Amino acid sequence: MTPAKPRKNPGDLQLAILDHIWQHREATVAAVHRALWDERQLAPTTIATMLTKMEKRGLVTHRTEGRTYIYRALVERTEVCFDMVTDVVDRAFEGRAADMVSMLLREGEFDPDELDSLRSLLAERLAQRDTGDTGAAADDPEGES
Amino acid sequence: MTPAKPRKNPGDLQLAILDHIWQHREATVAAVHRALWDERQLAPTTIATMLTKMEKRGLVTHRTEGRTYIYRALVERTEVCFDMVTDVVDRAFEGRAADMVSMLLREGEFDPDELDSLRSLLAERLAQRDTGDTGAAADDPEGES
DNA sequence: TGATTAGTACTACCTAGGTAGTATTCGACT
DNA sequence: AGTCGAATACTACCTAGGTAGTACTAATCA
Repeated sequence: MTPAKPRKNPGDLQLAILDHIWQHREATVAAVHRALWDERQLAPTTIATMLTKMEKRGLVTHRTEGRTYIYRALVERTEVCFDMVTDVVDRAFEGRAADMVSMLLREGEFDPDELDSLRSLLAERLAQRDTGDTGAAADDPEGES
Repeated sequence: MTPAKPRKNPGDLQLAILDHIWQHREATVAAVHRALWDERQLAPTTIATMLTKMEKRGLVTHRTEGRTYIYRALVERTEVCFDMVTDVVDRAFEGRAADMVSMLLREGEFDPDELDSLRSLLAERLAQRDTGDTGAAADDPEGES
């Protein structure tokens, strides 16, 4: 059969690199290398190679300053995180986000204050449901007419 | 550096195969092949090869009946799903399950009744928090004499 | 009994992430 | 100007998922 749909989600190292770039808006190979040194002792070329692959993949881009590449993300953190979550929801819960939240709520670890904020959030969703408000047009009070 | 920790999570095809086995408790290559035919037209050998790899990986095992292998899962669905979720929580949310639930609650799709049951679940967690009950010893009312 | 068929084994590729060595080049410093 | 170091390019492997062809074997059926 066909070569299986291209998995969009970045791997571990890619995520770690993106994480640094997201935090600093821009980063050089050397900077990423230094930043990741405590976690994993990688050769600088490993970072460079991976950044090249990530650029080919559309995750980052770069500009040149002298002969140094300065990388910048082309994807946003929330976007990538959401994609990863969506992927698991689709693959492990048949697309039912509620099922995943259920599992998390049942088996996950939560601080008391985290539970509180989740309650607020859920209350918001429930309020939207009860008023028929989707929240999508919240900044457009006079939508129709 | 070292060859990067072995990712435990099964791939797409592996999940699809496991799904069938979970549903039927046991399955032959032919059965899985037929079951997946509508979704993806794969050669029977593809299923067989993958099942062999999955067995090597400890996801399934088999017994022999005649010359036919009858596969059985060695991992449970909830276990695998939980691992997949945990993986994303760790990788994308620094281990904070609440952050992922927040994102889901904010951006996910939920049916009204799903929201209700989530509310109940959250209420349970909140109740446990307020009574100091972990839920682990719920069937042992007289815990500390 | 011989041919067909069903089933597994073996082998072979491809892709993508991950890891790193070697080569080349450009800029800076002495 | 010549050397040294930093930075990228190129190449090479390894692993794992995914996909499938070919070979071998055993059961069944005419």
